[in-house]
Amino acid sequence: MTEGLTIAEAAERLGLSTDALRYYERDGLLLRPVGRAASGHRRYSAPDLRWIELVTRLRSTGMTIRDVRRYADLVRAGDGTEADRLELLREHRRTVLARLAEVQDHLGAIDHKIGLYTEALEAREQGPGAA
Amino acid sequence: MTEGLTIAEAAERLGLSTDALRYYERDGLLLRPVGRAASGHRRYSAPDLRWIELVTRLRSTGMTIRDVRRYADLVRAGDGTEADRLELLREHRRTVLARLAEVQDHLGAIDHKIGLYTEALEAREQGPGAA
DNA sequence: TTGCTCCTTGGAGCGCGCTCCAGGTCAAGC
DNA sequence: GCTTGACCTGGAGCGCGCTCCAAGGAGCAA
Repeated sequence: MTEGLTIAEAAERLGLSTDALRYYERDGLLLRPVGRAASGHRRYSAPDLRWIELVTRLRSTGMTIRDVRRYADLVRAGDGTEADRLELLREHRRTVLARLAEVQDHLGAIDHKIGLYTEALEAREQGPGAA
Repeated sequence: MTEGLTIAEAAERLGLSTDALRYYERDGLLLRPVGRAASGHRRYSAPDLRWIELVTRLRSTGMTIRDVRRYADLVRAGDGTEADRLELLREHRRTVLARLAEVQDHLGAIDHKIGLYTEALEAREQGPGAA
């Protein structure tokens, strides 16, 4: 009863490519190498999937591969690293919030431009003669 | 009275590097080549700066160089491309909003994790004997 | 046995967006 | 006249994050 998903199944479920999964493992982003079936093929367990899901959350909020690895290193080191992990996450949070604010600000300006184009085009559609 | 900022001044004001400014120009992101002083040095006019400011807004909301160039191409083409420009901006807006929502969702999960670590560390600080 | 699919590894390659560099010009100051 | 510094050009290089490839193995069906 050696359970677990194949790399293709794990990739599908996580929304990653199989190449990315192997790359993450090689690059030290996982807590430990994923288990193998007798054939040598990878088998992803539920804890593997949960961890990789966190990795994708960190990645998709803009954390670099390097920093995800730093975080994984801390978790791997075990007890006593909790304060460091927390600080890393908090620092990331600050970065993400700043980035969000910046994007929202710029998007506001772009929205304004969209409004101007929209008005101009609507005026044209109604014809120059419309009051 | 040939006015305009030097490339270093423009870079400073726009928060870009001089290399990036030259790269944008070479790559067709500007509406036209920036003017030159008699010495051959670039001089950035107010309209140049306004346009590049828009470029940085598009860039920093995640628009690719390629798409900024497409937008610049449309503006350069002049009258009759307004609908296309609008559609490009609206499409970008949709992309940015989707991305913002995704990041906020992931950030929520990370916040939750921060909360867990914080609680655990606070409990530890107060000592295991605290009721 | 052949063929097919899915997996393995190590390593090369790639698209993006700059960034850096070499070699040269020009203007100003000493 | 000479040095300094800002700028010029074309092109190479780089860090990131994958992505792709070649060569090979295991399992299963016809």
